[in-house]
Amino acid sequence: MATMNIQATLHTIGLFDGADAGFFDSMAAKARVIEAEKGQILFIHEDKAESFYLITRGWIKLFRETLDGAQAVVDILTTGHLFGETSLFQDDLYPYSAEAAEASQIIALPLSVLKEEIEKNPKLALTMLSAMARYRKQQDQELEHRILQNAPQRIGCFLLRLADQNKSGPVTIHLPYDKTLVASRLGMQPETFSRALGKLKDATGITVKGATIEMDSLEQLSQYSCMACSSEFPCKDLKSAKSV
Amino acid sequence: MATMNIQATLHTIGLFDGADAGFFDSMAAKARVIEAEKGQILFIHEDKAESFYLITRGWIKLFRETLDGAQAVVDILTTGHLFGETSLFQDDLYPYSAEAAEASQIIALPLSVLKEEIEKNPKLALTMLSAMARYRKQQDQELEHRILQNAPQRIGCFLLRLADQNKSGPVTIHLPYDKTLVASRLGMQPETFSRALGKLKDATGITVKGATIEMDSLEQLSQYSCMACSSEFPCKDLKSAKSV
DNA sequence: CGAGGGTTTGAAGTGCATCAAATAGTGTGG
DNA sequence: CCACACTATTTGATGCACTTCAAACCCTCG
Repeated sequence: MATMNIQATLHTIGLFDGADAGFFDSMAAKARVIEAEKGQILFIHEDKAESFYLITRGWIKLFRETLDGAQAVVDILTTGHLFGETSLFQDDLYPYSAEAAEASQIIALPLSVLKEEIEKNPKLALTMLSAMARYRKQQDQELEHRILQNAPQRIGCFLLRLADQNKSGPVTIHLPYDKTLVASRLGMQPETFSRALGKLKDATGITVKGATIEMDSLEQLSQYSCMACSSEFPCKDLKSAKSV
Repeated sequence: MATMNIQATLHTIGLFDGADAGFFDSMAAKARVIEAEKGQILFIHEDKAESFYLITRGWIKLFRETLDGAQAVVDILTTGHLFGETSLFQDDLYPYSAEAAEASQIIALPLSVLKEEIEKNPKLALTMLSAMARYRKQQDQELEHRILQNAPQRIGCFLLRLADQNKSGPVTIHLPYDKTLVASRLGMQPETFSRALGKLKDATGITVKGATIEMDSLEQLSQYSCMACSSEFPCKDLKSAKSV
């Protein structure tokens, strides 16, 4: 798909529901498709923000770095997710850095056009508010998990959110990216991840084969992980917070 | 001030800039002043949200609790701060519990009136968006601090945000509430707080006497704490995020 | 003065990080 | 199809930071 239909892609973004045709026109006109190779940096924390991004293929890692070199992974997003759009209300500076975790395709879109549309279209402003609220809830949850859950519990919680939580009976889950990256996403070292996954296996009876994890039912996991969380088990809504 | 002027108080809230007179009227008409004693619970996580709150005196602790009893303090707010207002876009459920950390006075305001106003007044929606974005940045920062800063650094960072960061020369800081509460706010045990404050003293040369902390200049602290943070030293904007 | 909360100090335990090294997996060129 | 190179993952040993449990200390206030 060398020449993808950008307009059609833009119409799939929930955030843009209720925007008018002119908006999609100028958005598409100024859109820029980027083929990013693994490790490519898209922007750096506190860069001046002129674009926001839609992922159309691959995985993008959002992170921050301290003066002394430590790194905190904010999130790892894939196809259909937006990022960088909240800079609109944030001094126009990116609140994190973005790097392609693998070869990826993304579309850069102008923040200016989005800003205009939000200012003149109340519907969009409301949609954006909901999106921000959802994102906020997600962040709250993330913070809580880092504080209250130990390493094995965080892994269990991560797996639960990869699965269809309404399904009962046997479940198979595939890790979406390599274990080192999952570890960083969960705020732990690869070695800790490996050992913690072992503990989780012992504690819940799940089966681990490479990147594939199987269990008789999700309950094994939820009982173990959700114990140390303030939300009750089906917490699916957190995962589906796309395009925020 | 047994009979405070609620309307006047409402006009001081930045979030309401640009709302019309009718809004303030119905807001004030349905407002309810609450005298909360220390330890009083205002609402519980996932309660149905019908009000949001403005603090007019005292300190309010926002927190979540897990099934197994552990507690994560989200924030501790004082006079002039709003809380509970983002439930508007969140299934109408409170995202945390709220408790008076000491005897406090707060005003309960109807979410319904705010919702109506936001839907018909684009200006308010935009203000709310900015507020949410600011809050989000604050949360991002919080998460990062918990991950990348150790206990003494987190205390140093907390002190920096209590001070006027533009001031050079000697500085005196008073802890706003008791040390146990500060500890929980920073996600550590009281014992850890005590020992970490000792380490901070040794490392930076600050002077600690009870709840009073003195130093020759803020630089001593910023050098020590901001090393493990992705933001540069004057990070004042985070503290001033009132009324979000 | 004495009770009770807040604060500090000591001793021991836990969880995760770090450093080091072995092992498993994957893609490459021969 | 095999051997090599390189990376991902696991395992072991050790250290540090924070927690936990216990007890002392301090300060305020009745």
